[in-house]
Amino acid sequence: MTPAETRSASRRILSAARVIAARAGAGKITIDAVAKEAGLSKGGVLYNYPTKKALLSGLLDAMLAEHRELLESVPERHPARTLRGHLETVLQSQEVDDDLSMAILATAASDPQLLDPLRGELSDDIGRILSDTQDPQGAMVVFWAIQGVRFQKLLKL
Amino acid sequence: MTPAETRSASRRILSAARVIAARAGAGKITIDAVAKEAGLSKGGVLYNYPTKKALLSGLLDAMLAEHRELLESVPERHPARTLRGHLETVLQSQEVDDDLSMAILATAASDPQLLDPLRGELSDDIGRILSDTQDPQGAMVVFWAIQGVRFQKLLKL
DNA sequence: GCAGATGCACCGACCGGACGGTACAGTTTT
DNA sequence: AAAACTGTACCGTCCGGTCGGTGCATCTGC
Repeated sequence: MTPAETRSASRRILSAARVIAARAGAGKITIDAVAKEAGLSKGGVLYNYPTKKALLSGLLDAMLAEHRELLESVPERHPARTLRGHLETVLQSQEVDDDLSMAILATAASDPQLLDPLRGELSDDIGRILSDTQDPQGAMVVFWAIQGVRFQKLLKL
Repeated sequence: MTPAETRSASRRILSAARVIAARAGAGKITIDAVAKEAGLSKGGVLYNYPTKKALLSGLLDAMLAEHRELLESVPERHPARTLRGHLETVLQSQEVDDDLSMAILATAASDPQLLDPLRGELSDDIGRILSDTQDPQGAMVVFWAIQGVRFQKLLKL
């Protein structure tokens, strides 16, 4: 493998899927397209992710992991820590966040059930946010507003 | 035409598309499925909407029209009228609103460009909201929160 | 007043391409 | 030698779109 291909193939595949979603829209994620973008063959993609569902759910998993990591980078003792983390990811308009939305879209369109991990993650976050704050209503409004901004960005408004 | 078929075919087609999206997900909107649900043939659907893009954009148009109508049903002199309208549509969890989200999803997945009318509508609404209020920041947070709730409902969280 | 022409709304068989997935023999990497 | 691919060929299905009709209401000419 050349240096550029050092990262494991499965990671390259996932990031290829993200590139395609960002460039051409969520509906254009096909195994062939991903293979081409990732610089390997269709067989290679299917070797790593035996089905397209597996690929999409892998994509979602990876992004949730990244997102979690970002949340954890907020200082331990920060008040309203989780909420703050959400706010920062969306404000900084990070790559992670944009692509995450796209992945959600792609997943939801093909099979809504694949979103289950996201649902779990989200309700955990809400629980954490509520236990962080003394103003639950206010916190929820802010949280929803953050989701709203994500939504807008997702649809490029 | 029998009484049940009194409504014009094109309306029946659009509502069939909504039913399918709500029942099976945005990705399941196919011309065949719509035809079957609407009680006519594929040819009949394509007679009314010559392409699938036309169908989706017709769907979005119709829903935006309904949404606009709901907004206008808020009393003329209500302060923060537009914002109030948005709030009510989402809180009442109206059929219109749920399906609208689904239509957006379907459209975005197939061809993001079809969302242009929505973008226009949305920026008009924002303009109206800002001119209604003396607290622009507060209004925007509320507006975003409303969009956030829509997003959550769309993904069934 | 009625045969034939016209046009609208719709039917449904069919076509072609895209796509997910399989199979498998060969090649490179570890 | 095993693991991790490559490359090619292929299959079955789905789906958007086409196309030659068909029933039917309305108009036209005689």
